[in-house]
Amino acid sequence: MGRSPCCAKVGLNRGAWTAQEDRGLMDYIRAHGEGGWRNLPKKAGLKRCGKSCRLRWLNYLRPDIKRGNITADEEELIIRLHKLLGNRWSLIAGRLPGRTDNEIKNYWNTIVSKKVKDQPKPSKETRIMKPKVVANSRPATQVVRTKALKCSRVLFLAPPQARPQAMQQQQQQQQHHRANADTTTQTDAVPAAKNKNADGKAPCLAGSEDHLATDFDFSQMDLSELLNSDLSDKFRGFGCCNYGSYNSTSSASSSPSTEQAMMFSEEMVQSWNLSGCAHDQANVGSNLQSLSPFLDCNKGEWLASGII
DNA sequence: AAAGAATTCAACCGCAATTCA
DNA sequence: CTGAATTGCGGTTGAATTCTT
Repeated sequence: MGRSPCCAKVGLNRGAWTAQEDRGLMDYIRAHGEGGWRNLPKKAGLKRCGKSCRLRWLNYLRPDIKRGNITADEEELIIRLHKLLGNRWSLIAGRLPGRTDNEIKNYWNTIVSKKVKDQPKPSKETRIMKPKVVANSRPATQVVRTKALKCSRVLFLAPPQARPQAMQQQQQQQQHHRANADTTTQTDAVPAAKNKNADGKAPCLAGSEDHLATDFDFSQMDLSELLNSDLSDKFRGFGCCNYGSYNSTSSASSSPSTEQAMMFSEEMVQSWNLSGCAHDQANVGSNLQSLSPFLDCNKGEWLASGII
């Protein structure tokens, strides 16, 4: 049994595309626009699978594709983004106008990874000092998962030492809540109690907006709710987040996609770290590098914690 | 010049996420 | 709400090209 194939492969062309096929595909898309890949080949008179048409268009025929070698600047950006995002090629490609995920993936696998491998290991003296990892954070070696994960919620946590009062309050609240769990219903939790974890558990922390404003300590906010709220202003007050740059690089959507969520995380991290909270390295690259120990992704949630 | 090795990159594949009926 | 259809993504393959001997 198993999943049925995306199309009947019998009688379809495979392998390299001919100029005639390219023309047919381009003409059709110019006339009817992108999408409907499954039925496109039949309508366009192509003996190709829809998936193959989509790939050909996205990676080769699109008019906005940039041809030519990857520049040194682009390479530097790819390396930096890869350090931050791992093998999320489409995300990386999104930051390189005109470049495709396939191109960047190939470039990485052939050129960059080789360069990185061939680089001599830095000596103790020249090795970049990473910031001290806060308590409860993951080991520094486990930085960013290479496999893209669903990311629908964002979790911020200030390091424990930065919020002793809030910690106490939360612990008391949690104890109180546990004690009353069987008989009472929680009504004062903000963000709304509807914000449950993917596994159905209620948020482990709760707080009012005042609490957020004073302590920068909240959790389990639904991303769409977060983006549409006025919390961005509160963040700006702390120099930690810049939704403006997020919005300018992402298409508007009421329900942020995984990609948008990831971009959000990236923007957040950049703005956060560049705001000079903890480090004074001169460039973005080393800032991101210094931040990497504080990034982790677990069970579809991003955890960003560090020195604020 | 020829053969084999190495490299490049377009295309394919399977799976997961998202959308639709 | 559910299952099917569709789309998108990252890993992998292999033909074409380039390099080395």
